[in-house]
Amino acid sequence: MATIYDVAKAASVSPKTVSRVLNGDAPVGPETRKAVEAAMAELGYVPSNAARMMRSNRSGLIGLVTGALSHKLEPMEPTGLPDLYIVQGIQKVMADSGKTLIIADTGGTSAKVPQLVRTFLQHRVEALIYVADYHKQVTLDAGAGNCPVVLVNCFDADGTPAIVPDDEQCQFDLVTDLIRSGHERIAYLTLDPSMAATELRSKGYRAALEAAGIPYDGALEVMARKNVENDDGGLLQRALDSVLALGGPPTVICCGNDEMALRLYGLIRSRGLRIPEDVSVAGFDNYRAIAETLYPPLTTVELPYLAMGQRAAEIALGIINGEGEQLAGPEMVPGPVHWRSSVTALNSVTKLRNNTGSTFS
Amino acid sequence: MATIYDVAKAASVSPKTVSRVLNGDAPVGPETRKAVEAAMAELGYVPSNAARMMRSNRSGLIGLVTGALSHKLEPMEPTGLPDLYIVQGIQKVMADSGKTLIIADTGGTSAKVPQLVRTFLQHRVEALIYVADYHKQVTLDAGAGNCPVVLVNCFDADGTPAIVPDDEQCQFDLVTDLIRSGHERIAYLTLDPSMAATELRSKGYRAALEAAGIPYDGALEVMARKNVENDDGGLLQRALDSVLALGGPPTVICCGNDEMALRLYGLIRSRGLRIPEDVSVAGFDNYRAIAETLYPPLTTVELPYLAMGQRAAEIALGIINGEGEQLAGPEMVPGPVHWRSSVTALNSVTKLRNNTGSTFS
DNA sequence: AGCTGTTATGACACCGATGTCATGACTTCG
DNA sequence: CGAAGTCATGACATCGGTGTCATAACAGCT
Repeated sequence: MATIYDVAKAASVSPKTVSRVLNGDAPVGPETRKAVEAAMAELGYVPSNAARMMRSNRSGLIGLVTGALSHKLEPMEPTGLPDLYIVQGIQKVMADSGKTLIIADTGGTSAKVPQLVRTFLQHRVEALIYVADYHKQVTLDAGAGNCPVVLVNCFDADGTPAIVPDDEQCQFDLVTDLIRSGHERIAYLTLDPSMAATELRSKGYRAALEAAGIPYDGALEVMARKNVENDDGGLLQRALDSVLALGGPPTVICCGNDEMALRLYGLIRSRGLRIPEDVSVAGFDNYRAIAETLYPPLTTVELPYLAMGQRAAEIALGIINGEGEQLAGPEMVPGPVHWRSSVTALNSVTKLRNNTGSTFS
Repeated sequence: MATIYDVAKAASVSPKTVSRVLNGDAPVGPETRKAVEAAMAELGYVPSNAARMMRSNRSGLIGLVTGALSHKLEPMEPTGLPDLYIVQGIQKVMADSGKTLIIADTGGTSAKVPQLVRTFLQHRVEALIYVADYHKQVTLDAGAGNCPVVLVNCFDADGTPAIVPDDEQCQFDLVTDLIRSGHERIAYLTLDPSMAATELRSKGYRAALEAAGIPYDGALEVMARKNVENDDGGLLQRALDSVLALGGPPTVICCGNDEMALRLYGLIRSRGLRIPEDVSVAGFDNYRAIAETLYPPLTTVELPYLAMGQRAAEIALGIINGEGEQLAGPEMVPGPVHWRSSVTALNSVTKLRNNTGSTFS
């Protein structure tokens, strides 16, 4: 590979002059410039980032640690594929600001993380971003030294800058929209309560009921999904049975995610009920492959993964550039409700919904 | 950040001795070693890859160009998310061999590619891997110089090493299995014929029929999906109508992908037909979120994206290490049939199927 | 004792850029 | 016309490691 010295020799100038042509940090005579550029093209010269970094101490690299590339292999992930969208958002912002992403995958176990971080530090990454596969608390014993760290889709106990989805607000918005459409008996089939999101969404669900003056009925909120190997959907079936058997059965059933809604469609129909005429269904995640393909299309909430990734990248860049805006702890990002025909309106207020900011598609 | 000189001073040895402790390339006295290791721990020393690279010319970096991070945003991708699995396979192999991936996303347009490649060359990547979002021909005007290039899920006209899925063999295997199960009237609803995969799979379909001595009936092979913005599924509906209306209607319908099969389930049932009692359905892609969640679970073919990624990484490493095995042009990788209950057997030969190597799940 | 070989260590140059400082030519202004 | 300022360029040191070679101490052998 040609070096700056080769170019200098070919153009009969000093290496420093070639450097000036490259960086434009000092005036260069037009004749000389042309000669240097010709020599660079001739030799196919590409400057070495490593050598540059020796002096400037700026690698132009951002380290990204994620499980996004491995966890999807498991038969059925509980949450869609959020981390990929997050990675996408980060990539976009970083590319725009001239940084290059280096990505390492944890392969599912966090045991590898320290070693991955070490590799990144060797490459002198300017920031380290950790992306979790679903909303949870983590402990990053990275020993990242003075390298800035940003967490995405997770948070820790030390007040590290973090970007998380606003599960509570999302569920609140969805349920509030349902109430505006005339629903009052609203069932909620939840995910595994061990997940941070489950509790937050439950809070949103209750808050929306309370805000509308609808009493909370514990029998309508049922756990219907366990994060265990042999969850064959039996829980969901029993949960459905239990809410349908109530004295006041629900007019709409909210699901912990879209995949659960997909299964629910089958279960509801096998009981001879129609969607949405007999019972409405709402999901969570806006997993489009499901939500838009189902018939009728599924009303669901989108967690703003792409935006979270972008925001995290901006925070990281802000820290690198020493600009203020120091986050301490998690920042919550809300997401839109996607209103589709799996939910029917029980009153005529629907026409007012245009004002709520929800997305129709 | 501490340097090797700081460590040397703290341990009262020469920098070179610290280097020897790091690399183990020459004997070091146990006393000295201990002192050096203590100093490194004390200072939180992490060696600089940039400085290392200056001498060794080995960056330890592999450049990966892909659209994987951006193309998924579009409403409905025609092919699942193959490139992600490919990236995953590459990541795994590279991590195991101590290389670090640097990833750039094309953002959908190939216009950015030259610039991305230039950035990679600046970082002195040891190899460049290009991953396409679906099986197609490409022209990579990268100007990668002497940097080895491997293509995945695509191929070019110049005989660049490439790894592609064996669409023809996959479809052949699927149809052959259907025939073994007693099916003879086999419909095939294809994807857009402009895709490389469509033609290859069609060849596999016909070859399987011919191998079994079943005459080819053009009326059973219908294009049912167009890569256009406003494909609302009307094509699929008309395609289904046309094959069901035939004098000899199909006993099984193959789809161009699993998403198409998902829609087909709805269409078939809205006609009052049962799956698989009245008509069997097979998909393509083994898109598990669909194939395993549908009822009944979908028989489908898995394209070996993960394996393709791994293979591509191995090829790249082989070239880097100067080992032989020089690929010229594409290498095709076959994938397994996943046999599930959306296809019923029309004879009792099924029990023999265990010998075919197909996967049951 | 004298020679050879191994072990343990340091001095020094070098990889490929860029920052600092110096230099010569030329312009501008008092 | 001479001082001061700009423009264009080069010499040289430097970043943080590692390869090469030198050196000293000590072992094993004849």
